[in-house]
Parts: sequence; C-alpha cells; structure tokens
Amino acid sequence: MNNSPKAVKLQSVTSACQLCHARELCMASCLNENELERFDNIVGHRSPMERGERLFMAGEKIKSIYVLHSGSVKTYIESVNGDNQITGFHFPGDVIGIHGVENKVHTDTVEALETSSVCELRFDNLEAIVETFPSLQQELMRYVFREMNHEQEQLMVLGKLTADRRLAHFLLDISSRLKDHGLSESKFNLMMTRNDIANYLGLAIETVSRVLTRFQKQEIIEVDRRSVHIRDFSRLRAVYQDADLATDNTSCSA
Amino acid sequence: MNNSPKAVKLQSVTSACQLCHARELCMASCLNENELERFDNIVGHRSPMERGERLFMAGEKIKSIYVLHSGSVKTYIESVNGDNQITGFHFPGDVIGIHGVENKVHTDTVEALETSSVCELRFDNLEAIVETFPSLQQELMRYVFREMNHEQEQLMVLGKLTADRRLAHFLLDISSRLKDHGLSESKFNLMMTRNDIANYLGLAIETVSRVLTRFQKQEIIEVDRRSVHIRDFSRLRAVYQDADLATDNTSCSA
DNA sequence: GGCGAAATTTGACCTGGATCAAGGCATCGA
DNA sequence: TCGATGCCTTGATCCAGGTCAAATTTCGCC
Repeated sequence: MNNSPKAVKLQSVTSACQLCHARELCMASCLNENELERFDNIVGHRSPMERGERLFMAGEKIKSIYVLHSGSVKTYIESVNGDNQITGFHFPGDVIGIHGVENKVHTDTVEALETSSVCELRFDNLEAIVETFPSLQQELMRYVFREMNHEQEQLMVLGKLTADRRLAHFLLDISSRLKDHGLSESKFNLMMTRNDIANYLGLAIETVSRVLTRFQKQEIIEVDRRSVHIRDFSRLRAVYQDADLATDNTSCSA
Repeated sequence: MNNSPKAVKLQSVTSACQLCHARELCMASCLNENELERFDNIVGHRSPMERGERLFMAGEKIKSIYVLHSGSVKTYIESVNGDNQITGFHFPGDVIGIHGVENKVHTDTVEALETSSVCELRFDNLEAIVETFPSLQQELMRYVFREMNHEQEQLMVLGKLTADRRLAHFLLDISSRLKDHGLSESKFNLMMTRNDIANYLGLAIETVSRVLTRFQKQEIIEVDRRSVHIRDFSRLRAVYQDADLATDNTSCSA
C-alpha cells in the first residue's frame, strides 16, 4: 500500500516521521503518535536539492512551506542594486518559507549549501492542517518568534559590533545551534563559503579571512578551510563581549 | 453606567473602538460592528505615557500585549556591553510586545518618544480572545510577518548600505509610513532624536547630522531640527538606490 | 592526472565614517 | 533674565575595515 522505497513497517512504526532523525527538532515534535501518523500522510517530500540549487525565489507565489529535513540552506533577500543580503543559515528542523505569507509571495530566496532535503506542507492545506492539529499552529508560531528574535539580535550585530566581535558571535551562534542538533559544539565544518559569511556579517571577505587567521594565531580557534575547532570558548566569548582579556598573543613570542 | 469621561453614546456608536482615530490601522479593523463592541469590552486602557517613559522592559514577564493608540515609541534590545540597539519605531495601530511570547518574557524595551497611549490585551486572555475572534488571530499574524520583513530589510540596510543610502532609506521609510497614517509624506516632524536615528542606522550621531545637512545643500530635503521637508523624492530614491544621479550640487555654485 | 574555475589568503594602500573637541541654539525652571 | 541642560552642528584628525592586486590552494571535470 505504501510504495515509498524506504518504507519500514514495524508494530509501532508506521510513519516516516517516526523514523526521522530530525524528529525532536521538527515542529511535528508536539504531535503524539497518532497525530504524527496522520500528519505524515499530509507531508510531501521532494527529491534532494544539490548544493547551489534553489528551493524557491523571492517574488514567487507561495505554494508550500517547508521544514528542512537534512542538510543546510541559506536564505537571502535581494538588495536594491543587485547584491543580496543573506538573512540566515538554516539546519534540519527549521521552518522555511514562512516569510511572505502575508501576501502569499516569497520575500526571500532559499539556496542549498550542500545536498539537502525538505518536507513540504502545501500552502493551500495549511489552514486546514493547523486546524486539525492545533498544537502545530502554536509550535509554528514559536518557531516564527524564535526566528524574529534571532533577526533582532543580528540587527545588533550589524549595527554595533566590530569585525572581531561579529566573527566571534557568528562562531558561537553556529556552535550552539550545532550543539542543539546533537553535534560537537567545538569541532565542526562550516557549510558556507567565506563569501557567505562576509555577506551575512556585513564585512568584506578579506576581513573575514584575516580575523579568522588572527583568532588562530591567538590560539582561540583552529581553522582549516571549512573545518573549525574552537579551542578556547571563554576567550571567544570575551571577544564577543568586547572584554579585552582575549586580545594579545598575536605576535609577541614569549 | 459607563464612567469614562470621554464616553459618547449615539444610536450606533457604543464602543470606544468605533470612535478610535486609528481604527483602520488597528488589527481590530478585521472585526465587524458586533465583534468590535465585544472586543472593546476586553481591551484595557492605560494612562498616557510621557516622553521617555517605558511601557515595559526586556526581561520582564509578559503580562499584556499592546496596540499603540496614539503617539510613537521606539523599541530596543540590550547589547552585550551596555549600549542598546534600537530595533524599530512604531506608530498608532502597531502591535507592541509580541516579541518574546515564546518564553513569555519581553525581549525588548519600549519607550515613548512623545506622549503616547496604548490599548492593552491581557496576555492570559490572549488565547481565549483569538479563539473568540478567529479573524483577529490572522490579523495579528499578518502584523507579525510584516514586522519580520521590515526587520529583514533593516538587515540589508545595516549590512550593505553606505551612510547616505541608510539615511535616504530611513527618510523614505518614515515618509511612507506616515502617509499610511493619513499624514503628509513630504512634510513631517521626526519624533526621535538624532541619537536615536544614529543608533537605529548603526552610525555615529555626527554622521547623521552631516548627511542630513548635505542632503539639504543638495536641495533634496529641507531640515530644521525635527522638521523635515522632502523636496525631491526621485533624487532621494536615487540616493537610496545608489544611482549616482543624485550627487553633486554640493559646493559647485553654477 | 592535468586543466580551468572558484575559493581563500595575504599584502599594500586608501577612504568612509568614527572619534575627539568645541561651539550654537532651543527649552525650561527659578 | 539668567544659567543650566539637552540636542544638534561643524571642524579636525584618525583608524577599522574596504578595495585592489596577486599568489596559492582546492576541487570539479574531462
């Protein structure tokens, strides 16, 4: 009856959602077993996106909203004269495509940073869905507000912080979010280019490169292309907080 | 029976909401006459705030959310080391205090820019209220998403634009919002200090001052303390769009 | 395995806007 | 009328980070 190639049938496991590795991070985590099974029937799946592939673009009519299932994506809005502004990086469980629901037109573009897949909720059922699962609506809203606060924090980053502090904040933010996903908070691979980081932080790519190598010289982090190892969290936090006790160690060999 | 000093009783006018000058801008605009009357009974009112007075502060438990009834306010979040980041300026009809509903704790502080008043919706009834008035929930969400998009646009402003372009965008934004409120889009009074503008735009106060006087010399605007007159919208837009055709006219007397 | 494009790093130099300093000008309370 | 105070402007100087240029590494792809 179920023709999904990956379908598994056990006594209590009847839905892909139940087997999902991102289950606790998904907004569907608020549903009970019974609800989850019904929810699973509604959710659509798409063939995975390759790096650089776009899920949707700003200006397109909203046909669905999505939950990132695996991989990672960046979202960006178009600036007046061509160059875009990256507004966020997203990991499994994150809701994608809710900006723009007001006018039913996407305001941002979503692009895969690596091979990624999403679960799809058709927009025209969305109201029916949240009516069927009231707790889902609440969970969705929790997500929206969390994102809103993250964006406000980013306003502070862009409005007030020096390049050093921006990078420190960025690394700590990525680290903490990866930790939430059960990954190491101290050793990880960045999934975005230096260009993406620079764009997101309102800096030049050269500045990003220079600050990272300086952090390395100061033995706060080790960095080799995409791989990052945070060696001294307290000093990294000190840089972010502008506490001054994290400087030096640059060129003065003791 | 109604001891409000300003109460007016006509055949069809039975609620303060019906007389409200900000009625079309309020989220209650989605309610019909009957609903509006019932809604009016739920809404609380507060004595007006004076300039500088705070409605609530970051960290406080959320007891209510508000709709700005008259005046104007700024919202700001606290930065790590003291200096705040203004996240927005708000006008009548704007919803205040929805950030932070996730954890039921305010994430931002709201401060009156002039004598202002708000309508209050107690947070513990909020769920009951939106159940009673389903269209209200939708309207509230529309507001949230609009605000979210405004914040994303501000990320672009802070991440990508030069000082000139930030000021141009700021003036155009304020102008368009005042227009929505039935006020002149070309002549208006700023309700915030230069310091507030500088903080909001991630600039030094001196830069704000200098750019505004330069715009004046270029005959794009006239500005005298708080009063602004936009004389040439197309050139102001050109500055925002970095179109270059708006420069000169600075010191070269023809 | 080698070619070409893309990503990253590093150095040299320059500039937009910050910082420092000082003065002007409304508003307000006594 | 007179400080006192807060807000704003203007000038001089400085520097964090942008821009330009070039070398190096990596990686997809034939």
